[in-house]
Amino acid sequence: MLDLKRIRENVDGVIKRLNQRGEDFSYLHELVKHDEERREIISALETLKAQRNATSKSIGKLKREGKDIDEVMATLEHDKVTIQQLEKTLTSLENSIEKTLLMTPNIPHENIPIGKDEDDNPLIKTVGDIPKFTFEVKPHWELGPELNILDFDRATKMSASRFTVYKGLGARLERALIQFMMDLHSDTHGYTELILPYIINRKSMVAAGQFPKFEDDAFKLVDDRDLYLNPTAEVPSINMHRDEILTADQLPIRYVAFTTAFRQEAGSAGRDTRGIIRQHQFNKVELIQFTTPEQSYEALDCILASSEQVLKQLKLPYRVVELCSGDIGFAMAKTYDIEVYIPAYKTYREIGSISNAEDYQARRANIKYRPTKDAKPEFVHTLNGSGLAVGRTVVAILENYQQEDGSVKVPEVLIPYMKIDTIK
RNA sequence: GGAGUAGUACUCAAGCGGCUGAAGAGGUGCCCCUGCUAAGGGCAUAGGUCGGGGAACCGGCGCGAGGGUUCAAAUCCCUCCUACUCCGCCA
Repeated sequence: MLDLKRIRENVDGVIKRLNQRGEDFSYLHELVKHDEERREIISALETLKAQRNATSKSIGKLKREGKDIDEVMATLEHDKVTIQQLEKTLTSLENSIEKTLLMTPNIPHENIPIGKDEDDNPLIKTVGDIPKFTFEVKPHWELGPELNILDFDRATKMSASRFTVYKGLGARLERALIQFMMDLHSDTHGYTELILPYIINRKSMVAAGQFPKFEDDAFKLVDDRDLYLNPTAEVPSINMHRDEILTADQLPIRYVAFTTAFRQEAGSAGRDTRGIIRQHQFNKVELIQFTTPEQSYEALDCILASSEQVLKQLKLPYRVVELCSGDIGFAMAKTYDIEVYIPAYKTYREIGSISNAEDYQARRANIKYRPTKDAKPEFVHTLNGSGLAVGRTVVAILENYQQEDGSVKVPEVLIPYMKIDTIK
C-alpha cells in the first residue's frame, strides 16, 4: 500500500512514476480529493465529539446533584444525529480510499529500466556455458516418463491437468533438491528455517499484496472461513510479523521456508501445457528478509547472490535479468529474475524471482520497527526471493544433464542426497 | 463433534452504564538513602493511530474484532475470532 500522505503531497509525481508500469493512474487525483473531504469531515466530527464528551460527562454530575438535565439532553440529541450522518459519510469515503489504495501497485524504484514488457528487461549477466549436445536432446516430458520418474497421465487420473506424479528417483530428486537448498540457505547463508501453514486467511493474502487484485489465481477452500491454499511462501512468511513493532536489533530477519505452492494459473490457459514447467502445485524454497529501509537494497543483492549460489553449485547455466517497469510485480519496487537454460526450449526460463517491496507490504501488513529505543516506529522493508523453484530445477537438471542413452547424470552436490550418480 | 470458561495496558489483575482515558501489584526508567555483593524510600510509566498546529501542545479513536442500544459502554445486546478445561474421535 502506498503512503496516502506521499500521494497527497505529490500526486503528479506519484502518478508519473506509476505510469511507468504502462497503465494510467490518473485516478489518483480523485483519491486526493476524497482524502481532502475525509480530513474536513474528521475535523468537524472531532469537534462535535469533543463537545459531546464534555457535555455527557456533565450530565453525570448534574444527575448526581439532582439537577434538571432536559435542556442539555435536547442539544445532545441534535448533535447525535449530525454525528451519525457525518460518520456515515466518513466511513464510505474511507472505504473508497482504502479500496483504491489496495488496488494501486507499488511505485517502481527510480533507477529501474523503463519498458513495456519482458522484452525490455535488460540482461544483467550470464553465468555458465550452454551445454553442447552431440545428440538430439529430449524435453523433460519425454525423459521423465521414459525413466519412469514422472507420470503425467496418472496424475491427471487422480487429480486434474497440470498435476504430476513424481516417482522413484524423480521423487528422490525433488526431495534431494529441497534438502540441498534448505541446507545451503540455513547453514551457509544464515537464514532461519520455517515450516508454514499451507492454508492462508484473506487478511494475510491482502497484506502480502495478492488480494484483492489477484484473487482469481488463488485456490479458495469451500469453507465459510475464507481460507486459501498457499500461493507462495512469501505470503505466510511476510505475515509472520504482521501487526508487530520490531526492535532495531532484531533486524534484519532472514527466513528460509520450503512450501508447496498452489496456483490456478488463471491467465495462462494454453501456455506451457506440457511437462512440469507450469503446474497448479509445485514446491519452492523461498528466502524472506525484513530489513531497515537503509539496508534493503544491500539485502536484495544478498538474496540474489544466495539464489544464484544454488544454480552455481548445481552447475546449471543461467542468466539474470532485471525486470523493467512494465513487467515488475504488483507489490514490488525492483525485481531480478533468474532464468535457467532449458535445452528443450533452447532458451532461458524463469526459475526464481528476487524482489524488494520496500515498505509496500509492510504498510499493508503493518510491520514496523523502532530505529532507536524511544523513536517513533517506522515501516520495515520486506524482500523475498526464490531459492529456488524446485520443479523447474528438476526440469533444468533432467534436460541439461541428460546423456545420449537417455540417462541423467546427478549433479555432484546432489550425490550425497541422492546416494547415486546417475538416473537411469 | 458435544459441554463449559475466559479474552482489560510490557506482565498479572480490579472494575460490570457516568466520579475509570482505566484501581492495585510486578516489571522497567530516573532520583534519594545506604554502602558492599542485599535491601529501603520517592517519582514516572498507553502504546499506537488519525486530525489540527511551525512547534510546545490540543483533540478523536482505543479494555480480543466488528456491529447495535444509550445523551453516555470495558461495563447491556448480537455476530465473529482466539485461548483454555472436560468428553468423544484421530495422525
